[in-house]
Amino acid sequence: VAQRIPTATVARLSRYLAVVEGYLSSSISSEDLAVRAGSNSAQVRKDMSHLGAPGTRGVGYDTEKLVALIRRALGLGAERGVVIVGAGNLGRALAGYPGFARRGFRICGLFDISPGLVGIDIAGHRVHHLSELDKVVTNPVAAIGVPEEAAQSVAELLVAVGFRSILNFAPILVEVPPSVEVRQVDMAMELHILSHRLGRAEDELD
Amino acid sequence: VAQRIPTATVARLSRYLAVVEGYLSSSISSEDLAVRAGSNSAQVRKDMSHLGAPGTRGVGYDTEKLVALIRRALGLGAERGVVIVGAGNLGRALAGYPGFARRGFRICGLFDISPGLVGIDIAGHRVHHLSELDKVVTNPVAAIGVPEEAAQSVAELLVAVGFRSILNFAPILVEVPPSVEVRQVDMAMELHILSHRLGRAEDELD
DNA sequence: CCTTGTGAAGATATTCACAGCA
DNA sequence: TGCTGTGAATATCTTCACAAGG
Repeated sequence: VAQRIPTATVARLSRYLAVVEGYLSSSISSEDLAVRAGSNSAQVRKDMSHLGAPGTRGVGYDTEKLVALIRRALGLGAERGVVIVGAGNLGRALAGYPGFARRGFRICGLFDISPGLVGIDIAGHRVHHLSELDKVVTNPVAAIGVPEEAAQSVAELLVAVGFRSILNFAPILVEVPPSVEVRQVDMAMELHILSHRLGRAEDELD
Repeated sequence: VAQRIPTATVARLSRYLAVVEGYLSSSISSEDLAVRAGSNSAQVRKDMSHLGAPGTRGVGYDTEKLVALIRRALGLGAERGVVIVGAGNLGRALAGYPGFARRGFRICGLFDISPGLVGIDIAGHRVHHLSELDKVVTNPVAAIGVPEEAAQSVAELLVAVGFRSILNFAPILVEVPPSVEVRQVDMAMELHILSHRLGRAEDELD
């Protein structure tokens, strides 16, 4: 009975997947999974109920089935392609991310416009010129790792050639049609949140 | 009446700050701010009420006061230091992030252990050996940009020398005492969320 | 008028607590 | 007995709608 899965659950599924794939036994209890994923058992069970995962009372969840179910819920039928735009430090860091394959992704394109970068190899992938972006075939997710000034035009190009999912690391809000999903990863925002809490701790005077 | 500010609000304050600092007029309406920050006016007004920001009916919020209030709420009294551990691609990308100063942060240390990296300059900052981590003085936030295998021990070192706020880019859950705040930035998780939505869109058959 | 400030309503998310099944 | 599955209780977050103020 796989219905709509709450986004909060989807975010946790990602972590569950990593835990379960690295788990040795053939079944795992909600408590065990929770501890390893930094959650709690009630939460895990609720999430599993959204997944429609079949647990065995007194035992736990079958790890193999769980992996398959989570992968399916995460849209990782076979493997999901990732295109990286920008071959500077950020693009390299992304391309060099070791967990791609393990977590269900495959780099299917690395693009830049700088003549000094096009043609070189990074982490085993040739950098192509951005003008060849439309050659990408599967239905991939794109990661934008270019400087702020270029991010909006890169986003527009991505949309123009058919991308519907964009992960933006540039610290600006890119505008895209509503049919395109964008997720923003903003280091400054994360730092601000931490700083806010530090500030509250420093006060101690509520 | 500055009480506890909801975390969801804090996250948005970060974006509001960027908008308001780049705003030319001396006051800004909730609607205007909302559009620029990718939110909506009701949300903005609720957030402002948590901030205790004094708006003027018929006009909007005084931009100058707003900047000061948001900065204070984000714990950016003067400037908040950031220490970056790891001088590989990720660390370089972090160090090269152009918006640091503009968004209230200052790099106050860049560390690694690799002999090939210690001593070189990155984005105008000398890389120091990790053993000198305890020389850092202010009350900074630390960003972990080292490979997965090293992340846990770096986190422990950070805690040992007194850090209480950590932004972890390594794709593992680091364990720290409850008094230390950790935020996790996990690219795989973001990709999973996007992939999940793509999967649902691909189905069309609910 | 235009826009704030906010109580109330609605939507989401988390936690509790316990019945039910291997 | 041990652990799942889940309704009910709670907490958190967002949106609505409108009174009140410049």
